[in-house]
Amino acid sequence: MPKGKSLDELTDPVFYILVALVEARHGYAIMQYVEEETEGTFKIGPATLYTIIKKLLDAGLIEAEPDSEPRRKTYVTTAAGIAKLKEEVERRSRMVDLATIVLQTKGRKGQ
Amino acid sequence: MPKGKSLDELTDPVFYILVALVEARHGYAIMQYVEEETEGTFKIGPATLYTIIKKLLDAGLIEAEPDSEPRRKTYVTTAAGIAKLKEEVERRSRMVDLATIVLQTKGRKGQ
DNA sequence: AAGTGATATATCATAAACGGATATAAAGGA
DNA sequence: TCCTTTATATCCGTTTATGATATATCACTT
Repeated sequence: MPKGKSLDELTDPVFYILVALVEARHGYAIMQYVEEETEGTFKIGPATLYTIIKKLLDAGLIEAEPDSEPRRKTYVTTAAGIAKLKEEVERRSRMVDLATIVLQTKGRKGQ
Repeated sequence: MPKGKSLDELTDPVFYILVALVEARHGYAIMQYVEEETEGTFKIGPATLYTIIKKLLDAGLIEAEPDSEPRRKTYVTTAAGIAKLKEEVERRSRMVDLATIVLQTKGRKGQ
């Protein structure tokens, strides 16, 4: 049973890291992955990365995995992490849907 | 020309407040609106609310609007705020799409 | 008329999150 | 040999979030 807090809502960097680790990756590869996937829009630096890795390990949402390369540390999202990520995808979907409806309703005020 | 910083990515409370103010509301009504729309899942307290209102005013994403009730202060999202919100909706949509694809791809690993 | 709960705005002070800069070191190429 | 990239890690200042508290008005009950 993991000890960490519940992490009700995931912040953007936490979200991206969990997504990156759906397939096993080491830290540096996470940074590259996020930068590539967002076309350079979103960058995660080492400070943010390793801080969050620690937190996610503690929360049991990711776990370490053996790696042949000795100077690498590879991680992967756990089952709990996948579940949490799915929850968060739904939460964010609802936010997008709400905003979309509100924005579209605004256009036709007088009905 | 507003002075504030660009606010590249919007945090959750900022997002909700901008959505709430697509239709003119006063501070307290924003709190109620967000709590209702999220079925009590997401709550914005006064500290968060008024801190962000100040920042959004400064950034020109919302503006004050006259209100008949003297003890109320009503705000509304500006054109710039609407534009920013639309940007953010797209950004969040892309995040949701990425995660959805990654999660679904994971299921069928061996093709 | 007094009391109570909801309405309404605002700040304080702390906590949590982020992120640039820096450090260290090994690997690969010119 | 030197430089860039890979790779992990922490320091520490800035930003952001938020519970608690304060103040005041309004609506309703007793």
